[in-house]
Amino acid sequence: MSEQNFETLMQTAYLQTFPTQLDLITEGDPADFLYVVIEGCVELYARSNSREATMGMVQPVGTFILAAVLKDAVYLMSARTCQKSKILLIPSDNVREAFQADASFTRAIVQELASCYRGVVKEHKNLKLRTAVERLANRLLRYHRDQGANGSLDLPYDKRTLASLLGMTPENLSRAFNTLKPYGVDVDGSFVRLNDTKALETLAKPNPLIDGRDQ
Amino acid sequence: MSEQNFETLMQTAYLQTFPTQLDLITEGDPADFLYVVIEGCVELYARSNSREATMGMVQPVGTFILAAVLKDAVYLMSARTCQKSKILLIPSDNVREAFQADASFTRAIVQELASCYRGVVKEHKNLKLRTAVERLANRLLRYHRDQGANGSLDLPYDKRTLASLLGMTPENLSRAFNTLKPYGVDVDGSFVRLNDTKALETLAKPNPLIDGRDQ
DNA sequence: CGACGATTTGAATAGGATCAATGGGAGTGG
DNA sequence: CCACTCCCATTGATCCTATTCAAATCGTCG
Repeated sequence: MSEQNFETLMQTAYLQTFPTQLDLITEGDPADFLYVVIEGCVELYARSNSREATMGMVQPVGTFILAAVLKDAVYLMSARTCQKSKILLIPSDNVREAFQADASFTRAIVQELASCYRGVVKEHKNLKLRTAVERLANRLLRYHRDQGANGSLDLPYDKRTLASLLGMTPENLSRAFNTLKPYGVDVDGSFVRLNDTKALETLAKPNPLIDGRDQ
Repeated sequence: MSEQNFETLMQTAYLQTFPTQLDLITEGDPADFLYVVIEGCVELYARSNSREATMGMVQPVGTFILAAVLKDAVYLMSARTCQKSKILLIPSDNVREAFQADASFTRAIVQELASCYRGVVKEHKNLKLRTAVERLANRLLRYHRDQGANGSLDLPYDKRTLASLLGMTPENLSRAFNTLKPYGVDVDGSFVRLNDTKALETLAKPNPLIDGRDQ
């Protein structure tokens, strides 16, 4: 977008640092701000009845609840930091203003929104088409790839969060790791060694239309 | 959008009628067209390993695979008609062109995309936060509301499709209907009578952030 | 060292899936 | 108009996956 429009927009924004485990937004509230994660990590989650589920994780540089802002609607998800995080808050009104005023910004927003959409669709396919063990296996392969594919990886979140993200209980995640041991998966805390990626891939059957970085 | 831009765009489009159960697109293919359902009904589904899952249903007037078109990427879902359907096909290039050229069109597209996004998020919450019986109960209440809330409703698709949409097997759907019988749910083919919506709502605990028409 | 939370393990249960078999229309052809 | 066939839906039985509840273990931080 134009330098000038960018400056105007940024003057309305707040850059804040939040401690870990702080609630940023609650589902059902009106979308007052667009959030951009600059540093740290944010967990998107949802509640219903008395259950809670992690919907996704946002890492730098990523936005969340863009759709609610554009539609001037209420948030569908809650969000909380899962690390000390630096976050940019842009008032919704100003986002929509810039959206009207600057065609380049519009295009960028649409690309981001389309990417978010495809991300959720992939997550939904993941959940509907795979068992818990398959989801874990594919997730490990993804982290492995994203961290350089050197035979080991670090789990980016604690196991409780990872379990919820994968749609299972912590107990079940623990058992899923045991199930994967014969496929060369050795776990030590948050450090995971993949001793037989071939075997793991045979089990996981990764699919670029679910696990792909983008496209 | 402007009358003129609309005419230009429509001149590139094809309006076609397809028979039922015809495959329109296949996941993984490049997004050559944007699809708009004018009449009939289209099922979005996905495959992986040897499993298949219904991802959503599109009814008039609705679009599908908008995100793939805007990103010039491959389809993440397949689509097939589930009735004889009249469908508008607009070449992706022309959609993107109009998207650049006409600000009103851009806004409309963004609203549609944001709505689709929120739709998938709701579906995802539905699946992660509810049991199969709860999903069925809430779906029945939704159809009931959308069809006038007069104590009965018609299932809009066959039960096999409904089951897949709700993330269960046909057998399990059949049993879920039996589970709901004590809550006043009487099924006769595709006709369903709700004799005790209060009781059904107590069980279903509908949530506007999952089942809401929009917002 | 002690306490707390996170993780793991075990046992029992529940929810759903699978396999097999039966019933029930809708459509077809005689 | 009726018999036949096919596919969908239902039911039963069993198996498997995943959740729940309980307890033990591990690690980390004061």
